[in-house]
Amino acid sequence: MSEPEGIKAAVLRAARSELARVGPSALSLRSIAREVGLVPSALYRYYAGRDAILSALVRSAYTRLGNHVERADATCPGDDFVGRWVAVWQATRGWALAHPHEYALLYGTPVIGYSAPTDTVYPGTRVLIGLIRIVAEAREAGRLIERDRPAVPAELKADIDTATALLPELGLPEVDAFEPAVGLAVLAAWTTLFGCVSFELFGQYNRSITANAAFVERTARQQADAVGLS
Amino acid sequence: MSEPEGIKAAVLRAARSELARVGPSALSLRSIAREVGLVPSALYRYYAGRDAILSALVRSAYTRLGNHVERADATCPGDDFVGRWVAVWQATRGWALAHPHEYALLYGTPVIGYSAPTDTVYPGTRVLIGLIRIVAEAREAGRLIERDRPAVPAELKADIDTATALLPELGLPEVDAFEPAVGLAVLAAWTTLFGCVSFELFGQYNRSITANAAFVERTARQQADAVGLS
DNA sequence: TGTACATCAGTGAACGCGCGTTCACTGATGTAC
DNA sequence: TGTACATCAGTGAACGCGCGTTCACTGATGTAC
Repeated sequence: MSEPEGIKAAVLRAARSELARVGPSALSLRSIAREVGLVPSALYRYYAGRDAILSALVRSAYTRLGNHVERADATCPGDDFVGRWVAVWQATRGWALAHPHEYALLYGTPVIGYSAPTDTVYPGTRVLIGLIRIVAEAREAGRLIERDRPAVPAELKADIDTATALLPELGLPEVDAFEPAVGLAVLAAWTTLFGCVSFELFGQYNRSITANAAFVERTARQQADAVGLS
Repeated sequence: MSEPEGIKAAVLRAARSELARVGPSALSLRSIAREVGLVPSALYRYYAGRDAILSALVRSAYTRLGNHVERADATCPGDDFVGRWVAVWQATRGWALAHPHEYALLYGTPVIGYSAPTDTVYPGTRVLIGLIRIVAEAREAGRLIERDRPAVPAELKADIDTATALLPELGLPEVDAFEPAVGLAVLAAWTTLFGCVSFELFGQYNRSITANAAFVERTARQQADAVGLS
């Protein structure tokens, strides 16, 4: 408990618990210090300041969401691509419901005056990477259905090419270049996934959708179909 | 300028300009008073307090977004349903880019400790209403293509029935009940629209998509197709 | 085994700041006679 | 036309609060001789 690493972790745990209690906008270095049972200035021995704690919190939340989603994927039969896809959607929603304030920290309005350091970029893509991995493996297995799609304009094709080139450094070294239309469909699906979760969590469905789990599953399947998974 | 209505409006204008300058989390009654050139306590003559100003701001933003989107719809030929649909998507994105902090106030993380009053519910649905209107008119014109869709589970069917029953009080009195699958497709499309705009504005695309206008158009068309517009 | 010393985790006071809200007030304006 | 008065928009000081960060410090612990 008294070795530095233990305290650093305890501070982070306190930050997480304060975040869950008061939300991102009321999260302060002083409230964290209170929770961990230290005087505010003591935290400076472990973190450079408020922003450093916030960054650690963001990194930790992305990582835990990523782990949660990867575990859900791994519990499905490897060749049940649609099942895995749906599992990723449900796992994302489940984690968000269980940790609404952490979700808001990651996917809500960016905190003003704070910009995430570059080492949160990789953890921040892990759900997308999870979706891409499923599609890549489905293609490898010959289970990606060709679809008639509108031609991809040059500017979007360029975006997909650039993004595909980034994949190796994000942990998908063996993926061949996607057909641009497939890449776009995956990005659109990823967008829809977080759109669903954010709208549910932030209260936008108001009184229209109440069976959100069923809605997410249906939307996941619709998007799997649009991508061409089978 | 000295009649009460003029000052109320000036306060709201100042609140909007402060919001654009410092963002939602730094928006305070005092900063608004500074901007409008009054002492903080003077605002209490016009608004009950900070939350009342926030509510007026939310209502005004929803209304202006709604007007902007309706105008964009109205400039298209009435029977070009896909064109109108795409116009609504682009108009939503355009307004969000022009007023990012107001967009964040409406569609970002809810402000902690503040809950929007019920009279913001109607203005908050106007973009969705706009999408529904296009689909309803397309159906009326026989331009809604039937699609093979998975069966709708009972709980989602109930949600759609309830939501449809609410439409008359939201300004669409003449709409017949939608087929549940179509209603769900429209809600999914609406979700995707705001997912795209939020991801772009909140920086989630990072380096994957840069041609966002093209991406939104493509995604809009994909969703129009999923709904069955032609 | 006992003493002197260094380390360093954590303290506590202070800095200057901005916040929402209250309250007694001032002083210009307009009305009534 | 001139005076007395009421109205009420806006003032300014104060309330108690929490914030991030700094800095000189204390005092327990562990090491060296």
